[in-house]
Amino acid sequence: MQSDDGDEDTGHDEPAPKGTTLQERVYAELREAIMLGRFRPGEAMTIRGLADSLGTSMMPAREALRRLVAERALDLLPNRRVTVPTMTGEMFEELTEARVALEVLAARRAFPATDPAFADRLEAIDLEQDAAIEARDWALYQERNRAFHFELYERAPGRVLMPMIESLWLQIGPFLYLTRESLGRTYMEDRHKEAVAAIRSRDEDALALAIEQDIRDGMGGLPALIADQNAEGKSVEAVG
Amino acid sequence: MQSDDGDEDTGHDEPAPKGTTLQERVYAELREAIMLGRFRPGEAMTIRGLADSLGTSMMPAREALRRLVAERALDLLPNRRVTVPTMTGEMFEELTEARVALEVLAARRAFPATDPAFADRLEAIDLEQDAAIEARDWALYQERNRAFHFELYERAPGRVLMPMIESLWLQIGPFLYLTRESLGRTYMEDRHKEAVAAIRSRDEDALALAIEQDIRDGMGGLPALIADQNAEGKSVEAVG
DNA sequence: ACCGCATTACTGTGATCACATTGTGAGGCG
DNA sequence: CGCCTCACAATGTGATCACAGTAATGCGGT
Repeated sequence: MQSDDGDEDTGHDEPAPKGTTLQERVYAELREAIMLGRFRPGEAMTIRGLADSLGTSMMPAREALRRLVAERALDLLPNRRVTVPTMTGEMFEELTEARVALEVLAARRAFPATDPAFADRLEAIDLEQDAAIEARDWALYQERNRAFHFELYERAPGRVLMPMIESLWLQIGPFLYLTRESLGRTYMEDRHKEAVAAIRSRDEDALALAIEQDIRDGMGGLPALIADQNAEGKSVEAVG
Repeated sequence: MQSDDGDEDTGHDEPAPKGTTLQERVYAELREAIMLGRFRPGEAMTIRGLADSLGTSMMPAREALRRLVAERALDLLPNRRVTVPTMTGEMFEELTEARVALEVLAARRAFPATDPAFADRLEAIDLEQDAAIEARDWALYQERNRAFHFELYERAPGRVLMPMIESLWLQIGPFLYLTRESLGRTYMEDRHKEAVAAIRSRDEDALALAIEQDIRDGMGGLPALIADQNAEGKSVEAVG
């Protein structure tokens, strides 16, 4: 598990650290895992442990962790310990409001750059999302949902809004895995179709409304699940 | 610890790294300098240079720089070079919209936690700001303006909105120094008084409107100044 | 058997070194 | 005289080591 022979990493399929730094690969991998809910909230992450599990030295793991802390994806306890944030109902509500404020703004800014062709592409993504629901493929469903939103927001140029929105999604990520069982009952795809229709009919306000309601619908059921998880997890991680 | 004479840094007066890490001191110092506009946009910052100027090793400087990059306070060029961001009119407009969206939301969330006593404190800050204008003390003026806003926003609990707002202020910081000469013509203190009045009359919408207009007023004149600075700076930093 | 304390293992922080890449300058060739 | 090329300096990245604080553990005392 050591990097003695150069750029080959053990057990993975990344071809080469060419053009990208090792730290960035670690960061990307961690970021993905966090967004997919691979880590349990409250779980502690150590520099050496992460470095070992990825076959690198401490340095890349260290910088990746600190970067994710700076982006609020991970929590830095006063003990200098880095953990996956534990979500509370209030924080989730705050994240929802922030998402609405920023993503509605991003959608409005993207609106002038949309056209029928783009609406088609968005619709295609939404159809794939519907298919993911049919197939009960939760990971694909999340991925396509993310693609739908970001494809829209990226339509507007600028490097201010997108990083902040990504940070919000990153903060929500660790708790999104709680929605796995409730996949069937989701009805937010309606909002996506409303958004596409709004683009086609050149109605910016309707687009903004669709995005806002999509966010609120999707986030609405989470606090209860968080309460559940906190209640059931109390016996397990009460040690911390 | 062998930087000639131990843990003393050269030329500064920080007493001791007690309770706080060295990296955090470097970060705080850099952050303050950026907010105060001590660095010229486009200026490159090297790890070793920063480390030397602060009398530390590369490591704290390195992590502080990367953290500020993660917070969008500094720019990471594809050359892996860290520079003070160069602002464009479009980006400034984007920052303004993001500020309005987030800070209005923060003000609304803070509103229920406000009372007459808090309004008095806010008014006191605003009076100090007025005094700073009279005294032509630009630095104090900026500091009191920041205090006014953050005092209000911090009234609401939560750890989501504040870091994002701070990041926005950090991104604006490097260009705020352009407003030094135009201090006398500012009229945004009216908005602050409107905000205080809105709190006293328990009018949340009026508070939100006052904050929004305060932001727009304060940011409105900047793009022209940015254009000026770009035009005059072209002969100097055209080398980049 | 339980509680208090000292020892041990572990973690983050800071420093130093080695290397690859990039930027810069001088010198040679057309 | 201008452009290209090569060498040198500087920078970021990654690795390793040393130290300090903290949590976990084992031991002895009551």
